Amino acid sequence: MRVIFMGTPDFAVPCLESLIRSDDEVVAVFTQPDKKKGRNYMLAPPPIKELALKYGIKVFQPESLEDIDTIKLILELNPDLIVVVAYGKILPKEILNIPPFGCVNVHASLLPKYRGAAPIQWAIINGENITGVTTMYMDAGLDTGDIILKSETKIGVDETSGELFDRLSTMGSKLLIKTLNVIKSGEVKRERQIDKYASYAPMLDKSVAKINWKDSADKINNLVRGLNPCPVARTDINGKLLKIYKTKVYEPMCGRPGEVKSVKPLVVACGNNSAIEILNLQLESKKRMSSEDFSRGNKINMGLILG
RNA sequence: CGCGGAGUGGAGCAGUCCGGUAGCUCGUCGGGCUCAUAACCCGAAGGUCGUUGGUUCAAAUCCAGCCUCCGCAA
Repeated sequence: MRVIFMGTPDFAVPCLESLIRSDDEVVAVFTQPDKKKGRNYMLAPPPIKELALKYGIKVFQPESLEDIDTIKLILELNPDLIVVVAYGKILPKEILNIPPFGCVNVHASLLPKYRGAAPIQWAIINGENITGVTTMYMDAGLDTGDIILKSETKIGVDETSGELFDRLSTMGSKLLIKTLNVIKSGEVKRERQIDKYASYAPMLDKSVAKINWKDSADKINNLVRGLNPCPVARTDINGKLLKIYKTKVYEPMCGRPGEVKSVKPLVVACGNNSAIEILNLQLESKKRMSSEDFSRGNKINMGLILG
């Protein structure tokens, strides 16, 4: 089959790799335009673009898919199927209707739960035990299309978003290939999503990254896991930004939320008489380090209030 | 040329403004105390202060360039 692949970040990379290795022909790759990033506003190409170029596949980076020229372009490419993985743009109906075998999406949750941009992080932040990947036929809604296949996995108690991200992206690539085989065999089953079980996983913004020390230690621990490695849970220490990468729920004790109860180990009081141990952190301008190293050079006193 | 911070023995930091003996908390090694210890006491090793050049009698410290790392913002 002639396949057009649309995707942008690292999560989509294993899927494109699998497609390239498969019998199907990737006739073109669509990805987001390069964006200015980092300290000197360097132009950074999306990971998918780099991979595609490595294999000599044509890359297109249109600003808009609504554009008449873009739609024409896709018509000319004459795809049998379009595969979309974390592309970051909505496909208009005109495009959805082009490929005879439809548009297939790989999504990093067990749909209809966690529709949207950040399903992996939100699953961990909410303390889920199980998640997975789903393939579906795309429709005009946001992750609302009919489900083709699902694959489940347990979330480890200490697992971070980054770790789960890696596992799910591999699972997703396998499920994608399986899905294409099912489609080609002509024995596809479509399962309609039940909207009343649906939930949304919106893009993470800065406000969720700020730790609320009145929350329970458990909740904060989930937040820290869910936001590692990006954008990372954060708090304020003596007016400076402190990123917190790894924590562990500590034995209950009473104290003001955010109060440093112990320096070695570094324990902070949370809401509801719970407490949390900070294992790994980073102060602004400094490197990431263990809390042990941190308290060696930075004079932290008991009773200091974070946040 | 988006804004800002940092580079000092193995680790984390102070010292830099106001140039003049390399400091702190740990770690390592040796010794002591102890039934014992990650605890305590004594001692030792280990640094061309990121790099290049400049100013100076004298530079970690002042000036200029370069390299590397990091936070913000997008």
